[in-house]
Amino acid sequence: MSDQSAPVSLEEFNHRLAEISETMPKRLRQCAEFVAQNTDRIAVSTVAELSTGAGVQPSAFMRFCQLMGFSGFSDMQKMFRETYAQKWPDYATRLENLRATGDDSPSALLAEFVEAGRLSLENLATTVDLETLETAVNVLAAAPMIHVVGFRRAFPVASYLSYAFEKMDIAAVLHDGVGNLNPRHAIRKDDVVIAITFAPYSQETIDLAAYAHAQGNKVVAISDAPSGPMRKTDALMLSVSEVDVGAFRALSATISLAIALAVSVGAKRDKMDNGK
Amino acid sequence: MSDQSAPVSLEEFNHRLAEISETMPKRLRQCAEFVAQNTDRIAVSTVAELSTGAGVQPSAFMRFCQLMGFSGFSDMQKMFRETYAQKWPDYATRLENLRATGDDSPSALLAEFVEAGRLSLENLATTVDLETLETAVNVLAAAPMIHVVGFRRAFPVASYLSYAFEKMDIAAVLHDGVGNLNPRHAIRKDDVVIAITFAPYSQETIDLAAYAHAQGNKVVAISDAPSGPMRKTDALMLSVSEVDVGAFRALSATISLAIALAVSVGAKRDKMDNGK
DNA sequence: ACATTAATGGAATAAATATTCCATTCGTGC
DNA sequence: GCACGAATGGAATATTTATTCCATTAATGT
Repeated sequence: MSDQSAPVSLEEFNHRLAEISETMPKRLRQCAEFVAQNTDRIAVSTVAELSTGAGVQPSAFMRFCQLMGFSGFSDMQKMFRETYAQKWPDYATRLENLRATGDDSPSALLAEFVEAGRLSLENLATTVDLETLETAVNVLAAAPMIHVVGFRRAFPVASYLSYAFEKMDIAAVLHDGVGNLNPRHAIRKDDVVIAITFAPYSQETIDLAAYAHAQGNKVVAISDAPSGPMRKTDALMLSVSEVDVGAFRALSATISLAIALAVSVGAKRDKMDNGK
Repeated sequence: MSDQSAPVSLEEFNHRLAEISETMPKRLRQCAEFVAQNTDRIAVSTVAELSTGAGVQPSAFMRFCQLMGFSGFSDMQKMFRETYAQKWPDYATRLENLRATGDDSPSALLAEFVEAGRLSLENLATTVDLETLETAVNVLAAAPMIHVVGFRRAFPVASYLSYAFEKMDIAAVLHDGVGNLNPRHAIRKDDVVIAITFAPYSQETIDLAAYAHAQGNKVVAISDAPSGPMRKTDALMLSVSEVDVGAFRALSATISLAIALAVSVGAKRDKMDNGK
């Protein structure tokens, strides 16, 4: 069975599908049509499900897979699962290789970070939860004061947010932990907290968010997993997954999201001010 | 096993995960962490894949599923497969969608920043002066102490550099201007200063760099134009041009350069330590 | 209308995968 | 240091799912 040309990408798959579906016998064409209409289900369905969906026998569906150039259904499904799970390069081992070959030159490292940043940004564009983002903007635009908190590697993001707010004349304070003063009582009614934290989640950030939540304040969270410890604070969760290079990440996606959030809040406030 | 409360939505799932992951024994917590970080893979993976990903035995992963309230892995996976919707058209079309939502809607702004970030990164890769970068790494690797300074929008970069150095056990201090103490006398013989500043260049940063230069200390500068005021300090000048969105920029390129610099210094030091 | 080839359905088989069970280890309180 | 229960690893088993095979049916050309 000629699998000399098994498609390796969605484009190739679609191309091939269009190409051969013309010349197919009845049942196989049913498969083609159903698949064209339900491409996204392939990754998470069984042959049985798909074949009944297409109104054919499992064996017919198998033949269809083979006509498409795959060795069988599993082979075809593998392609879809891989493209879905968009597997990120494993930079940890890639770095090892660089090191092994002696090429951990600054330029090689820079190239890795640039590439990682590019991937993270692309990923951000396709996975961000627009609804939550919009809600967060509205909530922040209505807040009399915004409190920003983030430590360790989240601190650059927190400080950039503060800078942006300050530049747009928006009342915001950065809880930076200087002098361990923890001015949590500065959080007053209707104020909103933006908490930024990544695994391993820093306790101070979680504590502040929890405190705010307990006081009845809204919390916007920027984190790397939708089910981190912030979940318990009922936060508006904006999750960004960033590609790591070894033990570090370039923060490109996180900072982009943060600045877009800040500028959106600024724009929203302008609109509100002009409106009245 | 009590599946009296099997989550039926991602929301519920995340909530439950955050709730119980605290009180879990070691292996099960590994599962929880891995799942939190890779929620999207559940729908398209097998127990074997996920459990090795989490570094546990399949049986441990099964127990995790049951703790989450499902009768087993298949049950849990079913939930994810049902709520699965293909969310990955390619980057270009997705960006179009984001943009199409209206001018200063959060998503349109996000799209701008993402695109700006990508352009900046691309630009960085082709314009950075590798020779200077290499020299800067050597100089920094040899420094007994590294002083980092950067204010306003350069501050996030400065703080991230400090974080990276600290994580790699490299002696570094962040001159953050707290209390206006300006501990310039902390800069001792052979120490190196990393000064980060963008137009309009902040005076404090320039002053510190000039002071260090006058004392005979080397200066590494990260800036947005090769001919800025840092020129006068004979600094090793790493210039990055970042694409602006309105009055803001995403800092992707600058941060990538900075982290690559820091990690390179770390790698270099490791090599030197092993060498002797 | 017949012979020949292609297409199909369905059940049998093979392979992959989930799940359970139990022996062993680890941690904890006495 | 011992006894107890909880947690864990790993292999044995059950279940699901893919795949093959072949008898049957439909299509095609002469």
